[in-house]
Amino acid sequence: MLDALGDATRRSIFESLKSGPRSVGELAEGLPVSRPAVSQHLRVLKEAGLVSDSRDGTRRLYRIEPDGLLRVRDYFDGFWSEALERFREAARKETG
Amino acid sequence: MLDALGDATRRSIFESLKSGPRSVGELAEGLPVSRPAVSQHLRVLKEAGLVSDSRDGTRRLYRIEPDGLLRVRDYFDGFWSEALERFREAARKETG
DNA sequence: AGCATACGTAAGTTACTACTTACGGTAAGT
DNA sequence: ACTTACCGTAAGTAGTAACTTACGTATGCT
Repeated sequence: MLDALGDATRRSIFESLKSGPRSVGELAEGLPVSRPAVSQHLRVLKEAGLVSDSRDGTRRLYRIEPDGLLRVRDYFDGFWSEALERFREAARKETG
Repeated sequence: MLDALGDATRRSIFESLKSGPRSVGELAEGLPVSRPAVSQHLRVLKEAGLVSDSRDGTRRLYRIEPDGLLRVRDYFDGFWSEALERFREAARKETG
């Protein structure tokens, strides 16, 4: 899941979808890579559960999958909770 | 920053640090890679601002950098806020 | 001073992955 | 039915990055 967001181009695509559903062509327009490349990135994002797609005539709309995004957020929230706790422990030991 | 967490081995290291500071050798013990490999990963994490280090005799302790972790969490929090808003908009249009 | 421990760095190799072009397939328009 | 638009997939390539071994360095102990 984080592997999918480890690529800069894929993050750009993902961020573009933040403002709403987009077609593959639209996504490819704002990027310095070819349309097939965008398709491949979208597949990775889809397999990671971060986006979903639906037909719209000849086009194909991609949108952010809320469940996937929530899972990522929860992952880091858990990290944050635990790390913050350790951080406070350390601070408490220092100050006495 | 997310590039740094895009690697599975690096995520393992980062997760190991969740429970507190660890030396390079300790981190390498629980991983299927060599100790120098761990050092290289730690450098990437450090340059990303996700960990910090300090001397401890001949050893070197690495710990999670709260600021970096907070930045990652905020990034996804912003994503979540905006995506959730779009999601509600879409739901409102559907249901009427 | 000499040795051991713990670690970072350099150099080189291998594997992966992001990319391109070419092709095939589906839906809408005329 | 033919054409056009839009997209996914296949195949091949180039660049990168993760890894190993070998080596150099700093700290602590005797």
